[in-house]
Amino acid sequence: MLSLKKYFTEGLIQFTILLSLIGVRVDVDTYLNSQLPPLREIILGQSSAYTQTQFHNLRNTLDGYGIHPKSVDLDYYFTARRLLNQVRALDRFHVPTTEVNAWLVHRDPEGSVSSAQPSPAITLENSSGLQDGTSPDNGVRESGPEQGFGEELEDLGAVAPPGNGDLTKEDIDLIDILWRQDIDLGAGREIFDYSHRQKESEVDKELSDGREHGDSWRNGGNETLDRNLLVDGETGESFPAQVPGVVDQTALSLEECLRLLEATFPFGENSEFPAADASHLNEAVPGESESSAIQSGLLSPLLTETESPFDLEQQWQDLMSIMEMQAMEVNNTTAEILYNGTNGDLLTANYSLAPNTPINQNVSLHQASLGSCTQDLSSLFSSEIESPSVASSSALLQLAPDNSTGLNTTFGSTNLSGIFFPPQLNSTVNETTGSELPDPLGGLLDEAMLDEISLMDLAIEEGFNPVQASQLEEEFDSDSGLSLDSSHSPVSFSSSEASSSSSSSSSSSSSSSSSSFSEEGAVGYSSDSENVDFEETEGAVGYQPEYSKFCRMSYQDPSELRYLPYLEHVGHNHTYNMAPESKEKQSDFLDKQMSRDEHRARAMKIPFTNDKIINLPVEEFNELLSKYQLSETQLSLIRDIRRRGKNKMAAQNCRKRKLDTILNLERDVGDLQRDKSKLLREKVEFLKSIRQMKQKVQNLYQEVFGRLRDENGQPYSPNQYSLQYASDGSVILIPRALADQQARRKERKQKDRRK
DNA sequence: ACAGAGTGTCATCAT
DNA sequence: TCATGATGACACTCT
Repeated sequence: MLSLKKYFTEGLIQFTILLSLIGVRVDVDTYLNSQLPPLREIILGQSSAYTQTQFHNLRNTLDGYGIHPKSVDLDYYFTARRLLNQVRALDRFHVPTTEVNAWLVHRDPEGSVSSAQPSPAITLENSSGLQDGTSPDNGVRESGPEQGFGEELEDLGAVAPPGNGDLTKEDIDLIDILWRQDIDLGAGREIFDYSHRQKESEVDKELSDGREHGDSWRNGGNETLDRNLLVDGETGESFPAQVPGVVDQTALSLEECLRLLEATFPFGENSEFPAADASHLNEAVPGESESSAIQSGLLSPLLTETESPFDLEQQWQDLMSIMEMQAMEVNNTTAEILYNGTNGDLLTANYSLAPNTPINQNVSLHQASLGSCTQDLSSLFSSEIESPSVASSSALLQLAPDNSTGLNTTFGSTNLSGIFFPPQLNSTVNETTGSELPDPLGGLLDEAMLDEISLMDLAIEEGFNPVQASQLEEEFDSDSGLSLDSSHSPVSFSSSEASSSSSSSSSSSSSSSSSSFSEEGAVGYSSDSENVDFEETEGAVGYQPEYSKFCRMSYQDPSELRYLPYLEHVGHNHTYNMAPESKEKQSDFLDKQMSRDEHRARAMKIPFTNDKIINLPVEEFNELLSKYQLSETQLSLIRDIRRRGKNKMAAQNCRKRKLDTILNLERDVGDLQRDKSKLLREKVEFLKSIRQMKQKVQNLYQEVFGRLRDENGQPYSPNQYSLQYASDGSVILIPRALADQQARRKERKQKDRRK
C-alpha cells in the first residue's frame, strides 16, 4: 500500500502537476465518468479515502471545477490499466474546491453573497483568491432555489467546465430517474446536482475529518450539512432545503443547525454515526458477531478434540494465531471499506470516538481538507489509511475487547475442563489417583486453564499482541521504522503532549514557546500563520523544489508553502465565522495538541514538519536541511527536535520492552510455580504408590512365609528364617543369620559404589 | 496533600 | 566520528 501511495502521489500526481504547470489542461472528469460515474456517488455517496488531496486546488478553483478527489476510488489504482487511463485523462484532471465549504459557513453580516469577500483564511485555503471569479457564481447557483432541468444542466455546466462532458447523458438520465423517484419525498432537484453532491461530499469529508480530529467535527459538519437539509415533518426524512440563498442558510444559528442535523441523521440515542455506517462499523469492528464467530468457528474445533492438558500452550497459541488471522482479515475488510466506503466514517469508527463525545461548538471546519500538503495526507494516510498496520492496530484494538468479552463470556459460563478435555480424561485421572489423593491433574488443569486464560486476557488487554502489531507496523511503514508514536496520529494525540505543552510555562527551556504563545495569542491558528511576517523569517527562504516532493501539491506561489508545516495540526481556519472567544478556545485546543518541540519549531519558523525532522532518514534529512538556508539557531533546534523525537520513541520502545520483559517474567514465574506444584503432586503420588507397593509386598511375604512348614509340619520362626529373593527370580528360605550377613555385604557394596 | 503511573527529556554508553 | 538505539535518572503532569 505504501508503494502504491508513493507511486500515486509521487509519480502520477507530480506528473499531473507537471502537465498542468506546463499548461496542459488537466481534468479527471472524463476519467471519472468512465470509471466512476458521478451517479455512483450520488447513489452511494463518497467512495474514496482520498479525502484531502487538494493538489491543483489553485488551478481548478480558478477554473471553477468541482470534482472532488474523494470521488476517486483508490482501488482502481491497483490496476495498470486504470493508471494508464488516468494518465490519459490527465489533461482533464479535476481538483476539489474546498472553498465551497468555506463560504457556505461564512456568515456575511452584509447579507450579501458571502463568498464574494473571501476571508484571509479562505484565501490561504484556496491558494489565493483566484477562485473569486467563480465561486460566488457557483455559490449562488448551487445553493439557489430549485431550478428547472434545463437550468440544472446549465448549473452543472457552470460548476464544471462547459462542454467538458461532466455528466454523460446516461448520468443525466439516471439523475432524472432518481429525481422522479424521490421528488415525491420532497427531495429537490439539486440533491442530484453533482456539484451539490460534491459539496456534500466535502461536508462528509470534513465531517469524517473532524471526527478524526476529535471533537471539532460536529460543529463544522452541522454548519455545512444543515445549510440545505430540512426534515419532512411527517416522514422525518431529510431533504435539501429549498433555501433561496446562501445567506439565508448560513444565517441558521448553531442551535438550529444542530437540531436540523440531529433530525436529519437520527443517529440513535448515543450514536454519532448514521445508520448507514453501522454496517461498516460492524464489518470493520467485529463486535458480537465476530466474537460469536470466534466462539463457534474457532473454539469448537479446538474444543471438540481430545488433547492432553499439556498441549494447552499449543492450543492457546493456535487459538491466538487464528484470532490474529481473523483480526488481519478484519483489517483487510477495514482497509477495503476505507477505500471503497461511502465516506470516511470508518476512520473514526475504527478509532471509536465515544458516542457521547461532547460537541465543541466552537470548532468548525478547521481540520477539513487542508491545503493540499501531503503532510496532511501522510498524517492521515500513512498513519491511518495507507498503512494497514495502523489501521489494523486500531481494528485490533477494537477487536480485542470484543473477543475478550466473547471469550470471557464463553469461558466464564462454561466448565473449562469440560470444554477442553473430555470427561474421560479427568475421570481417568481421578480413578488412578484414588480418592485419598488429591486430583493432581484435575487441579492442575483448572489452575493451568485459568492461568492461561488470564494470560490470554492479559495479552488481549495489552493490545492484542503488540509485538505483531509493531511488526506489522514496521512492515508497512517503511518510511519510518519507528512510527509507534501514536501521538502523531491526528486522531489520538497524546494527552501528554498537551500536558507537556501546557506545562511548558514551568519549564525553563520553554520560554520561547511560551513567548510564542503569547505572540500567537488567541486569534486563531491559520490567521496567525498567515500573519507571520515572511520576510522576517531567518531561514525558510525561497521555495525549494523539494516541496513538490514533500508537499505534493501544485501551489504556484511558493510563499504559500512556507508555513504549511505548521498547519499540520491546524487544518483550515474556518473560524472567521466564529466569535472571538470561540477562536480562543479553538486556538487553545490546537495549541495543546502541539508538542513543545512543535511550538518551538513554529516559533523558529522551521519550514518543515517535526514529523519529517524526526522520521526522515539521515540522508534525506541532511538533504532537506541543505535545501534551506537555515540559521544556526534553526539548525540547532532542528537537530534537537530530531534527537528528542528519536529519543522519545526510543524511550517508548524501551518502556514497552521493559513492560514486556516484566510480563514475560511474570508469566515465567507462574509457569514455574505451576511446574513446581505439578512435580510436587507427582512426587506425592509416587511416594504413595511406592508405599502401597511396599505394603503389598509385605503382605505377600507374610502370606508366603506363614504357609511354609518344616519337616515336622511346624511353621518356621520369623526370627530364625527369612525369605530371600534369588537372582533368578525364585524365592528361597534361608537362615536369618545368613540373610543378615548377605544384607551387610550388600550394604558394603552399595557404600563402596557411592564412594 | 500525597502516591503512583505515564511521559518527556537528558546524559551516557553501546553499536 | 557521527548517527542512532538503549536505558537509567529526573522532572513534570495527571489521576
